[in-house]
Amino acid sequence: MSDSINNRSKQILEAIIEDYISTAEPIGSRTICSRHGLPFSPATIRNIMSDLEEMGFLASPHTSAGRVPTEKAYRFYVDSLLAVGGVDKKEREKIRQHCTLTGKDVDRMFRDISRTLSSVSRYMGIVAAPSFTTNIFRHIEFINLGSNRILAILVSENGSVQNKIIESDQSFKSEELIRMANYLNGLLKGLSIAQVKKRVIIEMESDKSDYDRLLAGALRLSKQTISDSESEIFIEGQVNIMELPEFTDITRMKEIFSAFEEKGQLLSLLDRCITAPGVNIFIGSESHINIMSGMSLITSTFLSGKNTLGVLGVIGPTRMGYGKVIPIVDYTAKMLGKMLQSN
Amino acid sequence: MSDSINNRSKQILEAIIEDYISTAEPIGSRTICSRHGLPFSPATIRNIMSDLEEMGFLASPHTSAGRVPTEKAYRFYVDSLLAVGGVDKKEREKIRQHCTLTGKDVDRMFRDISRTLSSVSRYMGIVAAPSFTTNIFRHIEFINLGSNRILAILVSENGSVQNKIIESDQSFKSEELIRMANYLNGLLKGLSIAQVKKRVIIEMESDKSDYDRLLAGALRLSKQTISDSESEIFIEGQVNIMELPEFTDITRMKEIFSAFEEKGQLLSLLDRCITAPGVNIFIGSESHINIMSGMSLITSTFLSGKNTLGVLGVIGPTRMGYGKVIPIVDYTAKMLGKMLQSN
DNA sequence: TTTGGCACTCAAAATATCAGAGTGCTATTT
DNA sequence: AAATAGCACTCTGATATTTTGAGTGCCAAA
Repeated sequence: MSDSINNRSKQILEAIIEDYISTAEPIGSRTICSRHGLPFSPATIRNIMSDLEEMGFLASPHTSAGRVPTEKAYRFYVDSLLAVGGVDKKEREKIRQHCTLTGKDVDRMFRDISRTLSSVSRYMGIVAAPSFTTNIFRHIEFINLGSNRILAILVSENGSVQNKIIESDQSFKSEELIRMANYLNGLLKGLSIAQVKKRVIIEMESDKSDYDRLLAGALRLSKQTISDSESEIFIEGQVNIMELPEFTDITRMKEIFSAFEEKGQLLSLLDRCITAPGVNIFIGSESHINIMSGMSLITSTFLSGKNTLGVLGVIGPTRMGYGKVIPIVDYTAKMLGKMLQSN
Repeated sequence: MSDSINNRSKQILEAIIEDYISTAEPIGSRTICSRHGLPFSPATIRNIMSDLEEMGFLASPHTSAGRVPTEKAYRFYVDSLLAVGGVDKKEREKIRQHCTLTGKDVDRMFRDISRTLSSVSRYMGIVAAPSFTTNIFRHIEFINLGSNRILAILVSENGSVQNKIIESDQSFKSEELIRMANYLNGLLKGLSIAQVKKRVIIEMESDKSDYDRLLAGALRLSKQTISDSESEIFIEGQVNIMELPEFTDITRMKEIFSAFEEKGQLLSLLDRCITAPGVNIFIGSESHINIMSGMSLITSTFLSGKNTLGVLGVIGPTRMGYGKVIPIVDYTAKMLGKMLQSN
């Protein structure tokens, strides 16, 4: 038996993976023989399976169960075997429908998209815009709430709005706040948030701010406004994964849900994705996050023009329907990008 | 045996309920006798339990299991038996800590509170601000996003911000948008959102708007901005209820989670609460929502000054620790109200 | 090299057994 | 008359046992 994977082995491996994806049950030689019209007898298939196991593509839960694909197998599958399909019409329609901003805010749209991803894929949808920093500053606004509290509203080029209530040690009149905002809007317009941060610091250190109380105040407020605020992750469709047979174990379930309530680990993973353009696939332990063992993540960055704005994707079991999900994620990211660009 | 509930029966009923709350297991006559120092023999207790069952306070899952409190029993318990305690110091501290607006937006605070409620009660926390309509208008602002899209930002008296992207059939210059906002701010300041709605309609029907393009446009935009947007419900700590023995059944679990993803039914229930001031308790089917069977909801409205702003509460199993949770909900609502008032 | 046959394995399902917690009833005590 | 001890009976949940069947590995034949 040759060490390289020959054509026949590939066929069989593919058959096993696909069967396992749809049934979640270990596949035996007979089953495979009957379900797919392969021209080999069960005995032959057994031999091949034995080889595949040796090569690390298959594993057997125990001696007399069928075999189950390993992570290596899935990896091989998505890299070499899988023919990624398109997204079918109904689903495209549905995705497009939810990629609209009219009548909602950006956050709401992200949540909608996440929900759509989950309902189309039947797994969990995820949308994150972790680094607000690449966003372009458009507008800042201060509103007096009384008792030294100021509501700061920060609008970025793509229409997303962040607001934050800040406590100021000195009080400003409403007109003063307007003038401060005007000043900042002139100063910062068109800069990325990252640049804004730098610029604010530079201005604060300049002489001007020593003389002008308002100017100094404005800079101080803007600094507080811009300071990192936790980025949101929208995870939707958690119920979907409760239906999967691999998660019947309630403690496992709980672990996963806890991790998703935390979001921290997930965020770091998504941050890694944001630097890699296009579609990314993490199979099981490839994500190096132990909570993700047994689960796969398919992501894609979405852009507004040339700026990477965030990451979206689908989380499911390792035996997920890659062929269907990959194009869904890809398509959704592109639609969302198109949407965001057109402001 | 008298038909009214005598003192002895009360004692025993209380003991059973409290035992069941902490163990979730049917209580037998012997258990109750040993665990609490009641001066009756098991046989006596059996007789009494039999009576209590007849009266509808207890039920037996089957002949040789112990007995379980019915909804009627819980209702009687919270109405007549329960001595509501206070909130202990650590928890008060924790709640107070999260009742702060500094550095976050109102939504974020609501989510924080919900999370706090869940972590303090060990059940699920819920916060909803269903009718934005009682809020007081403070400020509106339009920002041009290009290609006839306008970002509308609506700020209400308590500092909550709603933003919405609206599509306009005619395009406005940025200065025009500012003038429009100024006009509206003058016109609407201090009105409740409900009043704002009426006022806008009246103004639209007046002659003025026929002559002034901007004025008419402003009214049109404001109408779109104010149009009801889905109100958010923040439900946190869903993992907590996965730990409870009554929800080991995965299908039940799934039902509940689906219902909470939907939020619709829950919202209508909370809407009902908002009219009733103070603490409300719904035990099991009392909420008339079938998904809530086996679950109880404790809510309290929270106010900003005199205006009811929303509802918060805790969702748990019917056998929840009412004595602990009720004061928690009460205290949290009051703290939140205090917080919101002080702008 | 492929295939049919066969003994062997192992988990999951079905069945049987058992212990224990609980009840209801009756007779007895207070 | 109310409270209690005693006792037979019931039912579930836990544990042990058996059965079943899908699957493997290997050998010998095609």
